Amino acid sequence: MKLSPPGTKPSNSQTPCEKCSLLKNSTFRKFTSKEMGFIQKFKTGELVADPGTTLLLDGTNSAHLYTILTGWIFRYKMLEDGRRQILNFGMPGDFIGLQTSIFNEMDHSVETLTEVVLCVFSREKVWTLFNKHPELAFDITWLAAREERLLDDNLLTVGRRTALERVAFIITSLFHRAEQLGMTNKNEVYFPFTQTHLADALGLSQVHTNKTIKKLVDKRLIEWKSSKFKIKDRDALIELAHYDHEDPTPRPFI
Amino acid sequence: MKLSPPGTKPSNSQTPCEKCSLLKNSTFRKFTSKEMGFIQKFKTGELVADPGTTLLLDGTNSAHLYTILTGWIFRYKMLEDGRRQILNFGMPGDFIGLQTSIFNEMDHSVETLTEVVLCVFSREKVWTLFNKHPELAFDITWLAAREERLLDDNLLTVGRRTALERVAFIITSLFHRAEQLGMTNKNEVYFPFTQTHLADALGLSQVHTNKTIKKLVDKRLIEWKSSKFKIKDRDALIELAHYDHEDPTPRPFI
DNA sequence: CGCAGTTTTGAGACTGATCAATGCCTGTGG
DNA sequence: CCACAGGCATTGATCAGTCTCAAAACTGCG
Repeated sequence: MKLSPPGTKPSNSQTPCEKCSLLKNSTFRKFTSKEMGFIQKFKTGELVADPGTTLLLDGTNSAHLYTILTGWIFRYKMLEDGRRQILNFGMPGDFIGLQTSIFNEMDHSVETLTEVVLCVFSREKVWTLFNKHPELAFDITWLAAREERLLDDNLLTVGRRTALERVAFIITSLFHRAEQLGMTNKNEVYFPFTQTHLADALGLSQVHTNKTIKKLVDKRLIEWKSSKFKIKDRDALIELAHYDHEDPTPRPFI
Repeated sequence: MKLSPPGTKPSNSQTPCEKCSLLKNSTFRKFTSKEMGFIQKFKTGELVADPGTTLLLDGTNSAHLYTILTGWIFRYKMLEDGRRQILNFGMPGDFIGLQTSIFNEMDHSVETLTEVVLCVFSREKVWTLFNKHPELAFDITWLAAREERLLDDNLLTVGRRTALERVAFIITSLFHRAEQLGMTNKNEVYFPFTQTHLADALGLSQVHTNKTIKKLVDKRLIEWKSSKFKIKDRDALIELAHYDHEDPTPRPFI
């Protein structure tokens, strides 16, 4: 029997896939019953992880792949001397660990920000998925291509936007993603990361990130009090960030 | 009959896939004859593009996908005011335009650096590929995951490395990629980009990029005279760049 | 109540940006 | 075969955005 990674434990509620909470969200596409049947077999269980748990570690491999059912995670890489770059944040519906199933080894790490509930899949069955369910294989490719898009955006941000634009951009895009998942309330969300996380995602220092956020607060574009984030002037943020928003077409998940 | 994009023309030599020059390179995986047969049908022709040609344009879609047979390209995004971020460079074997086939619209552009010979595929047949050739579908996902890895590296570079480390890193990794493709001669390659391209890939200004390259030359780690690039002290570069090189396992291409 | 982790603020240092020439190739036409 | 143009590369001087260091003020939690 497999041990769960430290900081995690198998969930005792093993929701059947037809009852999956993600299905209630209209941004996600629906499954045929044949697909559903396969995914149910593909799924090996559920896992609950505490905040701050390392789900996947750079340089190692994992027998499992995950879909986030609940909570926030982030992907990151580090330099030997401790400098950290956060590559992207992950939320419900996001797929984690494609790398292990393709290259056998991670080249980045994944850590939880909140308590996270994960749907666990067996890496071994990925091949069956490609073999027997081309639509699902296409979905996995879709998810990989989407991640690539998000990375392209992040790279443009870190490489070419000013500090103020960077903060405006990341804040707006994270809010936007959360909104599509129905995690917002009016113009408010719960942002579970620290300013240090933001700084590491933006290629800035924590101090300068703090001062930059303050500028946005002073301009009355946002409010942010202990994890409670509020967008006050979305249009101004979008313009400031040069945010190029996509229309939320229904998206797949596994 | 379809027009070719400006700056390109159909090649008159339509190499059959079994004769594909990429097959001669041992870094690429081999195909079964069944796969080869499908790819031959998937391929709709060859295209030759001049240097500086825009192959794919942000915001548009394309009926075609490409594999680079010969030459160099780069992917980039721009901000309205002209700031440009180069996301990655592409070389023989790299697959271009996955985005169009998945999202119907590019969110970045692709431009050639050299004269480029492309293998052209029809976007419409992608679905057939997933449906009938799971191994090839897996290969496409492999390629997408690899691009994601390269982006992860670039993001770490731009976000957290110093100017000197950045230049050392990009130079080393491009050399490494070219070397695996057999495009190097001893420790020399032909680098077809300008310092402005490098700067835009690294999130630096052209002037500072120039001064930084000079430091590497002064330290006798590299030589670089009119496109002819030579690595003089690879180990020192690897250490300076914190370059984490992967072992070149055989890779797929389409 | 007190700790530990965050956030906030200020001062000074420094990396990298900008501006502005100048120099250097390479290809072209006379 | 030389002169010239245009694109790049190189260099110096100055400027500014961001970093580092350091300390103080919060906040949530045991």
